[in-house]
Amino acid sequence: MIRLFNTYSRELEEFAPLNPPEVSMYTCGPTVYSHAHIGNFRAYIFEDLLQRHLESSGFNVHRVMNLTDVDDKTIRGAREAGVSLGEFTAPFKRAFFEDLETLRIKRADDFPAATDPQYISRMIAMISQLMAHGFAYQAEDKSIYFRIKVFPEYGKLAHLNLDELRPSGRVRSDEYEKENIGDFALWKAWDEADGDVSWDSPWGRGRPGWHIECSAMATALLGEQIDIHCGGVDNIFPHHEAEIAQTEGVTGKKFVRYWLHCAHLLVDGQKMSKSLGNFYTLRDVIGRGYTGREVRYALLRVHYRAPLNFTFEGMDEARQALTRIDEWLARLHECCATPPLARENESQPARFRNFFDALDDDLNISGALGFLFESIRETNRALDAKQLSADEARTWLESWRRVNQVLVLEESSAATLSPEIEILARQREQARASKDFRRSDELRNELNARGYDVRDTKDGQKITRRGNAQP
RNA sequence: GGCGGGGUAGCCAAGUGGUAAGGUCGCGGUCUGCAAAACCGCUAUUCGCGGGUUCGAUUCCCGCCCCCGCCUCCA
Repeated sequence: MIRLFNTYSRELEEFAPLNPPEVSMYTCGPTVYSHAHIGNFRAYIFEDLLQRHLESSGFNVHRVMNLTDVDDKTIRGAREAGVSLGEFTAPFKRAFFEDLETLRIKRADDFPAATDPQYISRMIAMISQLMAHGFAYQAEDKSIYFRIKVFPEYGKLAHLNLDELRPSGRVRSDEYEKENIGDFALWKAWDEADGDVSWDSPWGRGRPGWHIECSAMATALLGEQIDIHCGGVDNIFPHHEAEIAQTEGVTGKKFVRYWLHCAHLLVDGQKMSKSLGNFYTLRDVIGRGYTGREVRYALLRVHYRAPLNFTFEGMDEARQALTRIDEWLARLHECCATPPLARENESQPARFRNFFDALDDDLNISGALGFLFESIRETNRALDAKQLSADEARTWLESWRRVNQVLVLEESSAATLSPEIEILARQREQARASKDFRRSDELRNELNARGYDVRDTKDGQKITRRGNAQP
């Protein structure tokens, strides 16, 4: 039984999709005005973990992630770059997909973009219905706003008392045209700053508000009711609140059954911000010599509802922990390669049950990893004592494959050594054969300096590439 | 001010009404030509603070402190 914390109820709830084993899942994606930062990816990795765990539990997940390719920032960026909106966002979309690949995040089934004509027309259709039902109105500035006072549920997800809302500095001064300060834009009338970015609508030229795109794309691709909707905690209000109001205003049905929100990533204990100089894109971290799977581990290992403090010390810890897994797998593979010594036990005990049980409990990844590392120590102990049979090793590896389908942390391939490294390795073998330890140690230092670990075993030296090794 | 999420060893982090998983770092040991890896041992009498309930609380209740976030388009 999988239990998930639903933001709506603020309680752990047993997960039961509407039409099992199908699960519909909508995840708020990036705004493609720059490279996504590691805080964004923390959320996407959490969603990836959720999807993969659900799939490993027998569900078929249909996941949608939207790309916001029209908003104030993309329009401004395009104007400043002197290119069309599409030309401006295209490279960031491409980069985003590359980053997903780097982090081994499973691609969603659909990545709808807000500017896709079919979704623009769907947004317009939804807004028309909201207008017809009295949920929306056109203000003096020609923009269309959602009238929150006719939707009593508004504020329930965030548990906000709307009468007590404090105007913050982010309220635009020109919004006095709205009936209520909390009313949000469904359709923004064109203004000069928008340049040539506009679409025709029954209310005049303009562009969609941010919130409506998710309502339109989610219902288009997943239906009027979806099982899971994820995002960062900062999306709870107003974005997800607005999505509920718009969608339910149109359909009259409960929009989302489980709302899951990921806590923020902090950097050095503070919110990431460009002015503090602690703002990192994935590319920045990769540029410091870390691999995608190291970043994946670092962002994955903390429970999604707890704040995660990103540090490079944490990256090094991730590297070490992964090396431990790599070494363990290498030993198991080696153990399999040896012929069976005795009659093998035919029973294949299920391993890692506790790992999956922990994930069932609202994705308790820390607990799950704890069980994984306990298993690693136990098997290593048995390997040291030569008490692990080849068959048992195979069972562990098979069980690991299931675990790795969720974690996706296995080293992708045993990278072949470059000719240069190969030569150093051979020279060192020769030095050792002639007991020239001085030369042997020099060569080891040389290999270490190039990012390779050298170990001498009874079967000869073993050379492994560290995460930060130069290819 | 309102609404959330956190405060557990140097760092990261599980967890339970019955006496603290795991990772990482550090130290000692086994192994090794020396290392490395692996294993063994050590490293929180204590879980933000103060009360209360209880035979017993880190875990439940009350109050307080600190950190982070949201409060109208930031994952």
